[in-house]
Amino acid sequence: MAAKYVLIAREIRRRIMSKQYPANEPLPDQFALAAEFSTSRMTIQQAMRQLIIEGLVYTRQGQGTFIRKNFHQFSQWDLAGSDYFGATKTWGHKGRVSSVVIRFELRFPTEKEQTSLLINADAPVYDFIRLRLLNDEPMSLDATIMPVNLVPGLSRSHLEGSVFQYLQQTLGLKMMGSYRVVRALKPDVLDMQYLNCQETDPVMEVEQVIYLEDGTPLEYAHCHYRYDHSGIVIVNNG
Amino acid sequence: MAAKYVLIAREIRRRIMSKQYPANEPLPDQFALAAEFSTSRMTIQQAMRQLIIEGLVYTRQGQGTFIRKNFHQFSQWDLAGSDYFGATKTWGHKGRVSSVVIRFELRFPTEKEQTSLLINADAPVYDFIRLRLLNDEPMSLDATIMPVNLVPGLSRSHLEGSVFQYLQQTLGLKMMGSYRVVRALKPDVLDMQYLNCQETDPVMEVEQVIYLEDGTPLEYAHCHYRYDHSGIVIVNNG
DNA sequence: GAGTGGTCTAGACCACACT
DNA sequence: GTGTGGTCTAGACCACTCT
Repeated sequence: MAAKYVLIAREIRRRIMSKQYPANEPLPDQFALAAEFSTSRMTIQQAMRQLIIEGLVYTRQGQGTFIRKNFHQFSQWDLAGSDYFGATKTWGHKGRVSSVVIRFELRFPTEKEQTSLLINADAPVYDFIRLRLLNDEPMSLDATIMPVNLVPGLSRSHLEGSVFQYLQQTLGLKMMGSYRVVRALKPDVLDMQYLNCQETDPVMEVEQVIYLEDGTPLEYAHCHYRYDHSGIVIVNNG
Repeated sequence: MAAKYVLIAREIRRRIMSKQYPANEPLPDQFALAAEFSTSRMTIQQAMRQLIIEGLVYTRQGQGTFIRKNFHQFSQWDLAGSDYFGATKTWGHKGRVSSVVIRFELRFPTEKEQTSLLINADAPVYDFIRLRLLNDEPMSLDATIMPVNLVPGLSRSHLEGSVFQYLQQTLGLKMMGSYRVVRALKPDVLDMQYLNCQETDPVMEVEQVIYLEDGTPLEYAHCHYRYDHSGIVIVNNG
């Protein structure tokens, strides 16, 4: 049973989507909504907080709550499969995703990896590189580092399938969030070989650390995307 | 006078930063904090919500509130001057920023610009391009479209200074947020000319719409950054 | 069972915008 | 002044974790 504020947010979202609320008028005020849903105003506000974060509405003190004029422009973007987080969305065409394992090794971490994963120099890590294909077209090349002690028994076959699924379903690990830096780069040798890049084709690099529920860094990765296959969407509410 | 929950968040932030709270233990529980600050638990929770969004702490039901193990890694990134928004930060070396106006024209909007800015085909727009320098080194090339009716009296001298300052201080406009897409691109002719790019140097493009307080789109821009001068940081809390 | 955060209530007063 | 959202109270019960 979801919390009441989640149900209320869902209902208000549905009404906005189905244009049950006029786009150019403020929503009913919080007192009216509290009465309608037989709840307190605090609960209505918690529902509104959620809709604000989603970019669906915004509030103005003394004026009311308004529907964002072009929220529908946001919804044209799709969540990619491996992208389990909220505020940012990766943009890709739909299709079937598969993986080819380019490298799968065990070694000790570099200094940068030690500080990013908060581990010691003698804590072994997996080091693997995967080419990710969308409908058999190369899409991204992901170089990932994971501490062995967090992910016992990782095998090549897991890499060919979904690592995320193995982590979640078999090991019961839960992700908390991520920290990412996005930049443009010249393609390196691997990019040219596997992503079919020319010298002049840039790659988009996402350097990311993904954290578990308890704040432990789980993976440190550099993901390279073909410049013509993806973008990253960032929505920001003042 | 700031709200009480803001003051409490500030004090707890200060304590975490100064290591007054041990990094490996949970914070005092919400009941204790409510007692200490002579307030209700709801107010403590509102303060915590703020610290969670900042990436400083996280909570676990039944366990407590914990300091994120590497929040200090986040704080190494600086907010750029024109980046008035919260969750994403642009990364740049510090220094003096100046602008050179490459183009400054008036015209009617394209279809893409009409839908992005929610204006009609006969609503004139400013179309200007500026080269932005950091310590006299080219950093970014920004192509901006703004509806004339929102920004009366924009002049070349404003472009050489801070457009943002003119909007805020003279016209009293307030920003609400932004919507951005980040991607890597091959440099175009202007990029090569002004950013000193070679054919093989990629650019990072940020396509963005910035909104006013009331949801009106204010500007639609394509900003090109030298690939070796910047990245974009995204923090995400599940 | 004890301790923790998550949700919820039924009010109250404040800050701000409109008229 | 009236109406709106923003904040705050002093409790209550629920869900979850740990022992």
